[in-house]
Amino acid sequence: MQKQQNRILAIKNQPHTSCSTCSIRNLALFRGIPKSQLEWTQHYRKNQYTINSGNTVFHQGESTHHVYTIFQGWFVLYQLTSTGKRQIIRFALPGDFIGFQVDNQGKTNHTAKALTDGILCGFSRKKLTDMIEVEPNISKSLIVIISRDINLCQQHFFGMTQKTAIESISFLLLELYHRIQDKPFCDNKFKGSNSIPFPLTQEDIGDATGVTKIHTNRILRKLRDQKIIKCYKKQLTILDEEALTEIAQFDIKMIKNPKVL
Amino acid sequence: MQKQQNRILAIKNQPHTSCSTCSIRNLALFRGIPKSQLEWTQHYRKNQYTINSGNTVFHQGESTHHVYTIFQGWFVLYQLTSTGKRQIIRFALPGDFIGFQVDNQGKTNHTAKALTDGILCGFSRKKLTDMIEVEPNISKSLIVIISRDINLCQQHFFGMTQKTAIESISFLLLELYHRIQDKPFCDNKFKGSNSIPFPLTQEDIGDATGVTKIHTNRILRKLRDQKIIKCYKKQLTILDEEALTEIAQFDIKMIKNPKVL
DNA sequence: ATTAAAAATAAACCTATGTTAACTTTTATA
DNA sequence: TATAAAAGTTAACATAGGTTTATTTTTAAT
Repeated sequence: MQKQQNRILAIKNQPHTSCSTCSIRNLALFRGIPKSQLEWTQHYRKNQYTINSGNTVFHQGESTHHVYTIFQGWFVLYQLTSTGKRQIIRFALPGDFIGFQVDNQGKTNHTAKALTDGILCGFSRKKLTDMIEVEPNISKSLIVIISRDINLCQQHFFGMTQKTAIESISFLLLELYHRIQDKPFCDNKFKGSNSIPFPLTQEDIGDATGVTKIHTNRILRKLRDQKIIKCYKKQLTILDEEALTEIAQFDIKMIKNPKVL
Repeated sequence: MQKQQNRILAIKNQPHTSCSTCSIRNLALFRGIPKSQLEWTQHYRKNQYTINSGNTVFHQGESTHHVYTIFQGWFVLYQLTSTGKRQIIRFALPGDFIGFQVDNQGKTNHTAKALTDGILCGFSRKKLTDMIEVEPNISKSLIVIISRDINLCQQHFFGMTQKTAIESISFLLLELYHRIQDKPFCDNKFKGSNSIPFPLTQEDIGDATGVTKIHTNRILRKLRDQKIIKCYKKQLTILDEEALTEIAQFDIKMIKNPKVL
């Protein structure tokens, strides 16, 4: 992790990576755009930004005129309750689209914070609307992306009411494992292994699953004692995927891009 | 309620209502379509269907080739757990769009059931895709609709982890009240009153909020004893909206159509 | 009008998870 | 390398809401 800088969002003037050679493009908004048109669509991309771990992309209640595709890094989206508790809505990874969801006044209902150093590709919301007018592939891509998010939200919602703490936590671990392992943005040293980089604290896991950090600790210890996972030094290893999948009632179908169109 | 018929989904050959004179059009998919083009878009509508209370539109795990706009009636969307419990994802009302959400194999992850007699406008998924190709207004409408659903899902998710049973249940009651009261499809006898038609059982409320029906009963009695609501004979009356809003931490912004585009 | 099924109500008891309050280990920074 | 802050760990105790079982009321069907 780099030395913490106090800029909330630093503009990186150069060199910008190019959409046409982007390693994660087919995970993201420009998936399905013919190569011949990428130069044109790239003009809609406003800028690339770097952000340091711990800094905030946008705050709950803000009017946002930008939306972002994550190029690099882990981000967390959350709401704060009136009593100061934090509900994590989801973790966002490379290829994910953030900042799009707002209320009927155009204000975000959540905060987005970098959990690691990261890079974001920014678009103005206005230009996104323009693109939808002229490029149906963008509409389709956007519809698929937010449909995936709604499926994930439903799964977590489902977990919350129907699952015990150990089941919810296991589900989250497997979900993140499958969203990262073997993806183009996954560090080579993890490729083909049963490990992923894992910057979450136990409190993060708890806030995402609706469990206190104390109880999260009990659960993780149990999973560790049973030799199902190993989790330390910002790295998660799945030792017994079958057992974890069973506990979590995890089904990979539920987290992949849905075939809505 | 009509006499129960055993047809799962009855095709109503005539007379079909027309999109151009539809009373709920601006709540639904064809919102924002210029009147001049409605005759054209209407050709994409496959059929109108009637359905009787208790019957199922589609089942969890089915491949669905149709999506529907609700023209009339209450519907419930739910998933069943391996242990036979039911998690209600949401209640769908006139103007709402159902059947669109599927997994990566094109199968629904939930069941849709009519809670009252109803009427559905059907579209083939294939034709919906065609419409997106040629009519950006359809894309925009769809994006707004599913964004509204994702906001609602997040609110329920939030409620589930951060709220007590009385808070979640109060939220649900207010949400439904505000989605119905004074809307074009709301029966005239309720217009301007503090009541709405309410076909849900206590078990439905419980399955939507993750509370057992026993505890739901305790909570509703408490709200009744405190003269905050009245709920019987398929009718809900909000006696003290201010108190209920306070308990629910309800904010109408969260359930209105978001300004995503 | 009668009957059967579904929904609502109630009480007693139980448990998963929350709360509080230490203490220990790891990580970041001076 | 020392120091402070953050994260993880543990134990004792508290409670919201679940479970079970039964009874009453309402609704639907004959």
